[in-house]
Amino acid sequence: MPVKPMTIKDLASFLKVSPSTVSRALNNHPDISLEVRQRVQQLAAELQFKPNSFAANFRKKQSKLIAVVLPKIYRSFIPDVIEGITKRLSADQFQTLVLITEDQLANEVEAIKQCCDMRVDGILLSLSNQTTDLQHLERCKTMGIPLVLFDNTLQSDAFASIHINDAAAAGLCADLINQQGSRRVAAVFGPEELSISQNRKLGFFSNLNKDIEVASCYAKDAQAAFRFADDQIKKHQTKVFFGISDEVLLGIVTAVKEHNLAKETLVVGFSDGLTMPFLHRELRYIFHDGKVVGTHAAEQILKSVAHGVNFNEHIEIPVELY
Amino acid sequence: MPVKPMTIKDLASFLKVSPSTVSRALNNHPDISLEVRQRVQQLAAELQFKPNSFAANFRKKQSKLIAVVLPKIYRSFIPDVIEGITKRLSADQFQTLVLITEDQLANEVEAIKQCCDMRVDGILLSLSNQTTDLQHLERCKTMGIPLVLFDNTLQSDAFASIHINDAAAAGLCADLINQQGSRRVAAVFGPEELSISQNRKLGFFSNLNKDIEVASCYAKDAQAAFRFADDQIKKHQTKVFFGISDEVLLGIVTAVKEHNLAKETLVVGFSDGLTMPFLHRELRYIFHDGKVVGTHAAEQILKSVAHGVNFNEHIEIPVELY
DNA sequence: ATCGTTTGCGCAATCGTTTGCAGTTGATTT
DNA sequence: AAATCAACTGCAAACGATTGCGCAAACGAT
Repeated sequence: MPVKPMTIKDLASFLKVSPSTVSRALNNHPDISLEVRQRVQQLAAELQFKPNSFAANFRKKQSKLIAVVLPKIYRSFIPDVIEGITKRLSADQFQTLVLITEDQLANEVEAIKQCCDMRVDGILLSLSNQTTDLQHLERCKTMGIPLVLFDNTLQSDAFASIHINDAAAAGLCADLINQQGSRRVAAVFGPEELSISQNRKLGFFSNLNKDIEVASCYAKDAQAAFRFADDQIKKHQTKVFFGISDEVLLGIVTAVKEHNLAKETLVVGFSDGLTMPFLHRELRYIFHDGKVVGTHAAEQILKSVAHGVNFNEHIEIPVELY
Repeated sequence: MPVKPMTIKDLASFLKVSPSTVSRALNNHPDISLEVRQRVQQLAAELQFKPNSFAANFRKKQSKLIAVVLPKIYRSFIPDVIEGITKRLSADQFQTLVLITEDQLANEVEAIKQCCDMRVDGILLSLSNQTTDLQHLERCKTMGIPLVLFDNTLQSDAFASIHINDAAAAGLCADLINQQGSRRVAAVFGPEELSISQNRKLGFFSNLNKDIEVASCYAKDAQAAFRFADDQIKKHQTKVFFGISDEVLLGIVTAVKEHNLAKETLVVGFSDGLTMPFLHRELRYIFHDGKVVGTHAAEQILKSVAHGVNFNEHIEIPVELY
């Protein structure tokens, strides 16, 4: 039998002050004398009293909720992103809502609508790979809900975006390959429609020596990457591989190992630094640190929420090759 | 410049009816004639109008929020659990809040407190491995917030719990090992304090032939499991391994492969069926399906929320050996 | 024509906190 | 001593949707 919860009024009548005083005291309003403030706060602490957040939210028109909308909780990177976000947000007493779009534009549209309807204070969005424009985000603007794009984004002058310096990072990989001296490389990229893939591909090719022969493919899982790598090894004895994600690196490394070429092969790519470097100690990789990306994203949305505006900065987090 | 949002009153005065009628119409209250109901709903749809959820929540004392409190977003299993939960919850217009405890009891206590303070409608909790009793959940009971334990739980007659039939599943693994005929097995279990580990260990040993020699250890990451497995192979030429999670299976399989014993070794354990079976095609595993666990957990909390009570059922989801 | 019943809608209170404004007190200034 | 001022505190009106209750019209039965 749940007991009817205490209210500010109860506290007020017990302390022989008015509800407004209690409210202000709890919010550390300077109008209230230190003495009263402490008396109120102490009793509140003793009774574990917390003002009804429904009423407070209603009155203050804020939910203390940030929504994270993303295609899928992939095995690598995304878990860390979420952890980074929740950790940073909770430091400012914000809570994290997770909505998953399964890479369907329709779900993304619906998710954004939901966020607006429930009046979250801000939105962190990683686009589905079906998304080609941002018009479904108009509603956020008209409702004044700040939004920050992260990871998979589209350039926009209306919203901020956060990701690592993908092009530069991929460039570092290319540099390493140049330096290694082989005349042939096999590269596995991601879906063309993803901004991330594009940037990495661009950065990769812009740095790669033009006289290196490149076989490339697109794959999104280990299986596909494995088949490609296996094929390349058989046909061309390829000894240098580039992989855009942990998923495809897994396929590549597996193929390399099956051919017993681990020692003599260079595999380089983007990894979250957990499974893959363990699996293949020789792996060279760009450490794609989800926690950092998540933290920055949270930081940015908090800034926007605090100021009630969308800054349209495009932040590139520098990363290194390990 | 965000525009001031419409209210039920605006809609009402435009339609020349009272606010109460609009409210009832939008909620499909039978008191309102079909004709009026449709007129209201149609206009609302056209204007994309949705009643202010702050006010509605306040009045109805419900947040439409379910909190998921868990130690960490591990690479395997947990992502699927979250997806399962969000998907099932969103079907009933509930949203999912994620709070991470980092396996710290203090964080768990704080998280539960937050959930109560913000008046979520229900809580799904996977315990930290520091948690040995459930007294910090008292607050939920007194506030009437239903709570369901999942994955890592403690037996309790106050709350429901959801997990796979760990003991039986581990028993299946033992059966397989018996059948294989080897006289020696190396087993990697999880932390003793986790209910999951305990159950799996119990189930494993209760089915395993008593004349099989067992070397066992506790490990929580691939590195530690690798060292153990490597050592066992060197010392005893062990050809049968049991691993309690994807993390440790990774270590075991890596060791086995390094010794070139993939073909002649039996590795069996619990996996989410993604990375590990790809990495080691001969792997025999209990498919630890996060999506199913998540869905059941969501189902259960929804039931509790609907009835406003904690059912203290302890659900075991049956799984198979692949 | 009269008297219940239903059907459909509006009135007004309510949820609990916040906050603009006004009032009280005592201290300081003129 | 009157006036000014600062420092606190309380009053009461929001915020916007929901809902118990009451009332009128419409209906059917006697």
